[in-house]
Amino acid sequence: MGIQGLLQALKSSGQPINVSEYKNQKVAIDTYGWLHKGCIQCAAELAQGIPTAKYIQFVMHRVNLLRHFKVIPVMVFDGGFLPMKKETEEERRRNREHNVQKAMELLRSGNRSQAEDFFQRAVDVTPLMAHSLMQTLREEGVEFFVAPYEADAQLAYLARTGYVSAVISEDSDLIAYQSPRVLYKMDKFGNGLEIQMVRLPMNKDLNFNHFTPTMILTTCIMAGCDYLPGLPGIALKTAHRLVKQYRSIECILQILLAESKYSFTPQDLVAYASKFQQAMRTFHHHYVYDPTTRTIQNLTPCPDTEGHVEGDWDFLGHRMDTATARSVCEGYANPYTYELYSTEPTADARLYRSHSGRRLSGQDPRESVAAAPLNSVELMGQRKVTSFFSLAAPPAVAPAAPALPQSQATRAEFKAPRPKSPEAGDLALATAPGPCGAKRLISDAADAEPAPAKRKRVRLSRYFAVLQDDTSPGNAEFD
DNA sequence: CGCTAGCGATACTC
DNA sequence: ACTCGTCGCTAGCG
Repeated sequence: MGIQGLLQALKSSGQPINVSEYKNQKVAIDTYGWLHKGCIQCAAELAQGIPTAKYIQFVMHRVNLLRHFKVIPVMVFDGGFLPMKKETEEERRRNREHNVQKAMELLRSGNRSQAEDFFQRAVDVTPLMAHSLMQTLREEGVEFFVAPYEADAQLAYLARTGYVSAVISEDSDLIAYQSPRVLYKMDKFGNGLEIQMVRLPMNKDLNFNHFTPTMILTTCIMAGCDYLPGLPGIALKTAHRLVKQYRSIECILQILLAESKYSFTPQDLVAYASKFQQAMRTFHHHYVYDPTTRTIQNLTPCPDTEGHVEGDWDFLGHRMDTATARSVCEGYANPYTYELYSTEPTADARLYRSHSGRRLSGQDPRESVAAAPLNSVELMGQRKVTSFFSLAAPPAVAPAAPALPQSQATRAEFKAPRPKSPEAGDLALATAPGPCGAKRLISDAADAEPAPAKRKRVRLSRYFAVLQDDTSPGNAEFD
C-alpha cells in the first residue's frame, strides 16, 4: 500500500506530537485504518457473520479521545474502486478466501488459537461495516464523508482547501497527494508523528530540497505506488536520486535506456511512460467531494482543453451527477451500486448502541465532557489519558455541550499562527533547466557510448514527449 | 557497500 | 461482483 518505504525515509523531518495540538480545529481521519485495526479483535465473528460491535467501539474510542481534547473529527471513508487497482484487488480477494477456509478447517478440528490467526489474516472491511459505523457517527453527531473513490484524495482535498487543519492517516499516499499536514501512527493516547510538506526540504535521509511538488510526485510514482508498480531494480532511493539529477520523467527514462546497468528495452519504457502519465494524472485530478458546494470536483482542476481531444480519462472513474454524489458522499447510498441504504439500524449499530447505553447509565454525558479536567493527561515521558473512557459524547439529539467560557489565552491560542515552519519558497522556485540538463550520468561517462545513446534519445523523445502535455496547476496552487 | 525485494512474526484487549 | 497491513531482518543483487 502507498509508496513503499516513504514513511520510513521521512522520519527525520517528522515531529512527535499529541493530537491535542489540534485543539479547536477540524481534523480529517482516514477511517479505514481505524476500522481495520478494530476488526482484528473480532475477526472470527466477522468472518462467520456473528454480530459484533467491537470494531465500532474501537473507532468510537478514538473519536471520543479526539473530542475529549476538543479536536473536531471529520471521518472520511473510501468509496468506489478504480479500475487501475483491479489486479491487486483480485489477488487480495483470493488470499482472503484461502485464509477463511483454512481458519474454518482449524476451527472444526478444535484448534481455536490457530484458527484465530487465520481469521485475523482474512480480515475484510466491508461496505456494510462501514455503513454500521456511519449510522453510529450520525447518532453521535460526528461529521463524515464518503469519498467518490479513494479516501486519500478526499482527505488531501479537505486539508488543501483548509476545510480541516490536518489529516490523521497511516497511508503514505497522502504525501503524494500533497496533504500539507499528516499525523501518522497515532496511538490510543493520541501520540503520533506529524509530517508537514513544508518540512520535507529539511529531511535528512532523503533530501527534498529544491524539489517541486511534481518532482516529489514523480519520485513517489517511480518508487512504486498503487497505480503503477516500480520498474524492476528501482525503488525509493534510486527514484529519488534520478529525480534529483534529471528532474523530469522523460529525461529519466532516456537516461535509463542508455544505462547498461538496467536492461530496459525501448518498448518497456514507452509502455511505462504511458502508464506513468496515467498515474500522474490520477494523483493530480482525482475525483473528490466538495462539502461546501456539495458537488464533485477534481482534486486539482483538469486542464481546460476544448472538446476533450485528450483521449479517455476513464481511469479517473465515473463522474457521478450531483444528486447521486450527495447521496453517496453523505452516506445515504452504497458507493458501488448507488442504492439507498435502509434507515433501519444494522445489527452491529444496534449492538453498539445498547453497549454504550449501559456504560452511560447513571451519568449525564454532557456534564462529564464539560467537567473532564484537561490535566487528566499526565506527562511522564509518554502522555497518558486516564479518564475519558467513560465519557461518551452527547448524542446528536441532545443539545451540544455548553461551551466553556473561552479565556483570552485560549482564544489567542486558537488564533495563533501555526508552529514556525520553514519558508515554502524552495518548493516553488524550481525552474526546469534545458531539456535533460543532466549533471552527471549514473555510470561514469566513460562507459556510456555517447553516439548510440544520443540516437536513442532523439528517437524516443517523440514518445516520451506525451508526458509533457499535462499541465499541472497543482504546482502553483498549493505551495 | 548501498539497495531492493522477499520472508516470518505480528496485530487486538474498559 | 460490493474496501488497502506493517515491521524488522536479511539474502542476494550490482
